[in-house]
Amino acid sequence: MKLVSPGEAAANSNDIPAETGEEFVRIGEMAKKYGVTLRTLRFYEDKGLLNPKRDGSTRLYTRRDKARLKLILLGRKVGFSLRDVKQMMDLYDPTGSNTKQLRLALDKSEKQLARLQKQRALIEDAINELSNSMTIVRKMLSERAAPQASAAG
Amino acid sequence: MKLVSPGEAAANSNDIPAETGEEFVRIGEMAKKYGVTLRTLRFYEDKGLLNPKRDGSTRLYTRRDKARLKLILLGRKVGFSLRDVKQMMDLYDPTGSNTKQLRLALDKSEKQLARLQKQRALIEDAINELSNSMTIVRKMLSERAAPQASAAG
DNA sequence: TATAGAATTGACGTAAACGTAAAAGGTGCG
DNA sequence: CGCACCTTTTACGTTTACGTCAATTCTATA
Repeated sequence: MKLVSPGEAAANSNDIPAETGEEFVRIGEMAKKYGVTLRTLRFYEDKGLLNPKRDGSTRLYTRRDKARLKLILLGRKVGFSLRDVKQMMDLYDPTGSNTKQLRLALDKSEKQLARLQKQRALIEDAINELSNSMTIVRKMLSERAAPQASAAG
Repeated sequence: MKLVSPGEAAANSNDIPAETGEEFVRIGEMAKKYGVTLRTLRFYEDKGLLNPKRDGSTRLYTRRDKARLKLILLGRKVGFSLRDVKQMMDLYDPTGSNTKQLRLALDKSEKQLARLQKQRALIEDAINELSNSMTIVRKMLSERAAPQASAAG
């Protein structure tokens, strides 16, 4: 099993496998590549979201892992919990049509979309309330500025 | 010190103090009135946001406490942390102009408003990404529905 | 007086997604 | 050889705003 040394990988970052069909990266590279921490990758693995191979105790990530990580990050971006992401991923079957998986994903997505829209409404509410309060405070301050210019502590 | 019995208070919910200038309510009423739990009120007190009087060990809330609670709830609604709320409230001085308090509140509000707007942007981003994904998934499902109508598990 | 309904303090639990040591093993390089 | 650097596992810490007992006491009412 041949790996890429840190130096090589840094210089040769065009991911074209020379001859072998598998390209492995260790955790440090993986983390850098996707802007996550080592802790995060180990955490995802601990939660069953990733399953890198091992060379002894060293984790080796393949492009399969990369694809999965991308999905995880997309999921997190749109607000899914890791549990949700796992549920959806667990249904993936490379030999099937994955209809079940897609349906679940769609179902969860609809719910998540609703949550997001509700959140947006709440935030807009908050923005309005806050803006109103600010207007009032500004008025109070300007009224208070005229009467007495000193001892404002 | 005369209090209002639960029965009386329930029946006589028009908050007009008969003769005395002070009206006390206990924690249960206070909670019901503002839609919070007992735990919440105790928690706020523990954090120094409320300071009800005591009759022995029983908490007695006055309208001052009610005013403060209203402010707390407004603060939470617009996304301030309890710490922020406390900082602002701690500056309140009934004998002064409260310029300092108002300035702090305005300052914090501006920052909070910025945060809220950023959040809204993030959520809208998420909504868009999610919608796109959903469109794709729907396509995949519809493509997959035609070829084979059976064994979709 | 018995009993139900409030109230008290204390303290651990929760949720999510990691952060942050700590202690130790492996590896390439000069 | 020895140092620097990467990696490993284990496990407690962080954050916020409470929830949820538990054990006890107080009060009102029938």
